[in-house]
Amino acid sequence: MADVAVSPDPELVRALRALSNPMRLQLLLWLREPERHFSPEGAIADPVAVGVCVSHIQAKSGLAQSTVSAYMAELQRAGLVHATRVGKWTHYKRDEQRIGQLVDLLGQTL
Amino acid sequence: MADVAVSPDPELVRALRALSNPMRLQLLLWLREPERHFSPEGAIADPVAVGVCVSHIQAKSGLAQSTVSAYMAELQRAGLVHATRVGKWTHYKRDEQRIGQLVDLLGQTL
DNA sequence: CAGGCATATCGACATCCTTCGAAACGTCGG
DNA sequence: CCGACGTTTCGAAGGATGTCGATATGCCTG
Repeated sequence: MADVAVSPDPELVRALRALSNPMRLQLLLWLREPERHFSPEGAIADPVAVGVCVSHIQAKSGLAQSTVSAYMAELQRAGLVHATRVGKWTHYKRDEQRIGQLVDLLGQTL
Repeated sequence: MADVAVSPDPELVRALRALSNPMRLQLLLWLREPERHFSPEGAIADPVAVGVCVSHIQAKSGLAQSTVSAYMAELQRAGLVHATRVGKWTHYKRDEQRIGQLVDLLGQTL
């Protein structure tokens, strides 16, 4: 009687997992308007075009630097952001297309 | 520099948390078409109108009865389902309106 | 009201998550 | 090539989650 297979899309589950942590969700939300949430002081690249570097996110969040690194990596594994390395700085930027797809998928699936 | 307040809607986070478990998500998905996933054999009430009782969900999922009970309670706390007791049977049914709202909210928030 | 069935709650245990500090890695300026 | 700085990876501690079996609670039937 018990269905063994089926189980929902693992991609969707991974995204939901990534978003289910309040701080991780917050990080993604801050990245929605980088110019609004991160001062352009010392920005090595255009925040809107390239993204925001880990140290700025770290300063804003107050988390340990290693934690921010791990959280951003998890958001990336979930496909919600992508990283661009510029010199020694890693810049994270939202993947709007993928985020939109995932919201659509959730809307259809749920 | 670190924003102390703001933090995203706790309602949304609770829903995301509830959905981030594959089995819990699966339970919610089965409830989308109760007549398709649960045989009407021994149904004490109309599955579409009233919902599906815990024992049927338990049989289908293969989880322990206590686990199903706890998971459904968590989905309810997240506002995704609501419970109706009919005699000794608790029937769970999706709250489609609330689910829709949450998807919208996620779409707007994200 | 006693027994039985559906459900909920409790207690336990292993695993995973959150978060940190420390150490390793990579890259740039001298 | 050395040192400084940004980032990632590692290791650890404490708490939360997943899941179970056992026990408690609620409700119907005889």
